[in-house]
Amino acid sequence: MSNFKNTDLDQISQIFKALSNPKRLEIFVNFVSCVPPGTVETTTAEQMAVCQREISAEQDLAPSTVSHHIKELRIAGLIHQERKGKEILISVNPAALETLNRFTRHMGCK
Amino acid sequence: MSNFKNTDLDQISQIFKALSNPKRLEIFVNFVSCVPPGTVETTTAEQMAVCQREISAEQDLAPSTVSHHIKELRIAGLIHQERKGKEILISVNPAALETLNRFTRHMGCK
DNA sequence: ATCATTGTTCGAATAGTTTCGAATTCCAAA
DNA sequence: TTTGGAATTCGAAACTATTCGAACAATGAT
Repeated sequence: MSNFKNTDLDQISQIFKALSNPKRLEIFVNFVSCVPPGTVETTTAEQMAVCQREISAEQDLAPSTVSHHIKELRIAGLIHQERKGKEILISVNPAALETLNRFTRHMGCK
Repeated sequence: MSNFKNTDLDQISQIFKALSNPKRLEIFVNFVSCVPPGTVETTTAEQMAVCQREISAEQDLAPSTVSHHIKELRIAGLIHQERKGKEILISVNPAALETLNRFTRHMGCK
């Protein structure tokens, strides 16, 4: 018997699905590592501007594919996107990280 | 730039893939919650015997489907299976939980 | 106004997932 | 040793994901 409701598990499995693709996981990890440790809540999108063309080159993926992966991360609630001029600024959603943390802590094993 | 090697990310994304299906996630969470908190390392498979027929009934899935999901969890390294008579005993792999924990902690956000 | 840059959307090809039922294997008990 | 319960494997159907290139949209610079 678990402490989780089905809606919780559905949300968590959505997060896991978003991170289940190695390319997408790497993209996300790179977003997170743009942020100084412990400051996700206060870091603005402008402070972590990322050019999708660069990701495209680094990951060896077509721009349209990168766009697709980033959309998946957004749909799962892991990131937020906002336009700033030509570029799209991305910020990590602290609530999603907190959900991940809660789940992992609940899995115990300290 | 992240602290993770590509092999780490591949392993982590495999774990996430295994947990990205709501039914499979629920099956795994139920395995974990069979174990008294903080004792995954010392709990034996015998202490957490689970009948797949029961899971099949609870989750409203065909036995063959449950078998498939459990195999996916095993391939991702999340659980271990061993035969004991007619039944298959399952134990949670502490190393996989530790990998999850390390990743989540690395994602920071307190 | 046109252009170059940046990112999105669309349609299509290919590959992988989920699920089932039927057939099969594995083991213990009769 | 045959039976019966438990789990796996197989083949098939329906669905979902990954990736691309081409066409499109939005923006700032020329």
